Amino acid sequence: MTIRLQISEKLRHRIESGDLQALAAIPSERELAQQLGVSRMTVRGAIDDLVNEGLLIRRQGRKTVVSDEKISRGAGFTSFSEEMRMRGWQPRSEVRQATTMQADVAIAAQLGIHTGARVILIERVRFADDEPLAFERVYLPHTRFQAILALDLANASLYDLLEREFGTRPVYAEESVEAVLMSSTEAHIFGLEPGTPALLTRRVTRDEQDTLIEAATTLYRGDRYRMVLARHR
Amino acid sequence: MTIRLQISEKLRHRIESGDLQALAAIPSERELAQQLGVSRMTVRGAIDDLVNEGLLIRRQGRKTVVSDEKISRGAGFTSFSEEMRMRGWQPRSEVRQATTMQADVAIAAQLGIHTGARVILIERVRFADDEPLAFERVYLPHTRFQAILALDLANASLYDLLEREFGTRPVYAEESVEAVLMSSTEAHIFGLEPGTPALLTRRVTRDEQDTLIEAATTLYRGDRYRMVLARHR
DNA sequence: CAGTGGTCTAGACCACTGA
DNA sequence: CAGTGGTCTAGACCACTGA
Repeated sequence: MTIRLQISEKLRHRIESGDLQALAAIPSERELAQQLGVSRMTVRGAIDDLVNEGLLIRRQGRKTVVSDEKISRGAGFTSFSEEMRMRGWQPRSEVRQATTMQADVAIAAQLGIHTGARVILIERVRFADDEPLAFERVYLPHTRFQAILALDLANASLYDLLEREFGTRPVYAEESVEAVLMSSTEAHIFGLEPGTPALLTRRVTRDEQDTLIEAATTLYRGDRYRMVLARHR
Repeated sequence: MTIRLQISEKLRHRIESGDLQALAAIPSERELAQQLGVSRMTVRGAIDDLVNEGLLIRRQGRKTVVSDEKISRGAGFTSFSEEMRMRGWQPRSEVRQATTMQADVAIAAQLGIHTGARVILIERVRFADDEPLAFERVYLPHTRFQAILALDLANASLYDLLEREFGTRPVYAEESVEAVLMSSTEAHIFGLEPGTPALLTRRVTRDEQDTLIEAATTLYRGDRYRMVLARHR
């Protein structure tokens, strides 16, 4: 845990707890550095992180201020569970399958392993406020994450589990998004008619060491779900 | 122009020109600092920027290396024209409408102007390699961008025009993406059947002063187009 | 082991803001 | 004008990699 992270977490906590209200000024960088007994550059680093998250607004010559905008996290990384909570919906899952299998050519290529190598497949129907919203299929390398099959996958965010149980944090993903029509099998999951439009996302996720940890596809029903993104620069 | 920017541009140029090939190592931070007569922290900053862009890969203990991945710009900001060129397709447009109208409640809310205020509407069919790929509807505030109606909209990127002719640069957008079925009017544009799946994006764009400059919807045919995103953290 | 990137320090001078 | 954030310096020690 770096000093920079400690400071940004401390500030984040003060903001999220309401100690620092929206548009309130935080202490100046020099003040914080002196109070905390660290160098100003270190304080700046911590503040950089919060500015990038959209929690703080910085302008030259003025004091740095707590942002009053809601969330612009769309661009970043959220698990299904997190995203639903941010939208004010209650997330829940139903596990349809959690098993070990052999990687076919496509999965192997995505995960950067050999064809035929063992992978974990987790299929879940994701609910928001008790309505089925998405069908998710996740592949994980077996060697590293084997133990996950013993855990409770219904009531947890997969990313939380990866972090808590395996100490790995997803930090980068490449994702594609396309519009498709549901097959009858897919439609059945949601209690809809075949031919209902759906968003199909394919995602490959990496951890801090840039190691591939997950390949996933998610099918969101088009009549209830809209993806939200923030794009910069 | 900061030293940091000068250094990152210099490195970016060496990479894009092929002077530094994929997976080739760049000089160490200490070497660069000495060569350029600057401090190592400044060099690190420049490298940070390129790492964030995905051009360089950095790992503790090893040399920093040029990335071999194609493009991961998806997360950022690209005009339709840019995006198509990056994918190796030739972009082209057909202007269906370019006119002035009064903002209805929805448009006014999106652009942050009064209902009934004048707005510019530009409707274009966007082609890739002579195949119609998307149908785009863009609203601009009339007061600021009136002169755009006199320009050639068929052969230009709108963002290029905004930058060249009005000195305004789109830097932030909020976008939503959903799956829909084409109406018969929409399908007709693409020569497809009604009910073909499509990606519908809605976007609101701001410039460096955080001023709203554009509200746009784009309908991409689902059978040919897949959106690509890079998500961080 | 030498060399690398990761983090941090204690300063400096600058441009900008608002009183 | 004092105070702020923006940039930069010239070091230091650390953890990690690969020979």
